[in-house]
Amino acid sequence: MKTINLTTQRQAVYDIVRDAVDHPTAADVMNRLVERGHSFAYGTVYNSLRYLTDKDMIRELKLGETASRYDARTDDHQHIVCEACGKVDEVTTAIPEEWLARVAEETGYEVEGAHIVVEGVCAECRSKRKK
Amino acid sequence: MKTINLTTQRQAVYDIVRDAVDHPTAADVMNRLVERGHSFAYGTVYNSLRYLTDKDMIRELKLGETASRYDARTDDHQHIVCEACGKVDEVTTAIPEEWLARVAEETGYEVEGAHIVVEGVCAECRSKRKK
DNA sequence: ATTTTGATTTAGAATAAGTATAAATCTATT
DNA sequence: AATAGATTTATACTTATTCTAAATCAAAAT
Repeated sequence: MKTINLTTQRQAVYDIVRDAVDHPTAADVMNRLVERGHSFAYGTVYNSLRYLTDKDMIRELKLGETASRYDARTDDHQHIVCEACGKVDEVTTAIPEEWLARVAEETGYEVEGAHIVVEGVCAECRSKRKK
Repeated sequence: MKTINLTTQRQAVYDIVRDAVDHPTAADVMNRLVERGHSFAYGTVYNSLRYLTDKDMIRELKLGETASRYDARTDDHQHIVCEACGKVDEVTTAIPEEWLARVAEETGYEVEGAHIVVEGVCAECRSKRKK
């Protein structure tokens, strides 16, 4: 029961997220749609992002900023944010199962997964800083 | 250079956070202040929470909800959220340094730390569910 | 004791992100 | 062509938070 109905609007939103090299916010998606000659209502963009998220075609990221970001990679992975320039990169090194098991033991929860936002300074910012 | 100037308002806000058994939002803090007979402006509560956060007397938690939560424990620890009831508990099991080192290696970042939100189902919700 | 200065609080307006709603439009099926 | 169902649009609303200007407070200097 997972029929996917990709309307023009949803397809266009999906294309933006998939073509992005960064992790755009809803507002970013809006702007890029305009750049490509589209003009959808805000509600439509939010609806589309939610629809695509529900269908597991994209992922919604809550990285601690006010606005959600979106990612076309839906496999299990985490993110790292540069404290200096705000850039967001992917982290594919998996969380140790062992750690999750210990958390389950500590808390009495049945652990489903974890969202991790690593903080650090990216290579470029580090080299700039040294000057 | 870390003089701490605890005005009546800041002290009262701090007391609320410190006395809380949960992790209150700014709105929760407002309500509890009123319960204790105070009546501060919203701006004051937000200013106080930021002030206390800056002075490392409390911690601001961004757990993926729209509103920030606050925690009087400032030592390094993580949080686990129940997907069923929304309850938030503390996780003190530390994330392995080894994992952070591997993330640094993968991304080229200098890793400073990580914010982790574990998701799961708490013991109470699990037993309710079984019925 | 009074003035000055700087910090803080207040009330309320402003902003940002996102949701809700109702009418209009589109799409597929009868 | 008519109906039903889903989607889009425009716009109003909500929530969380920040900003602003005026009022108040507190400490230091006169």
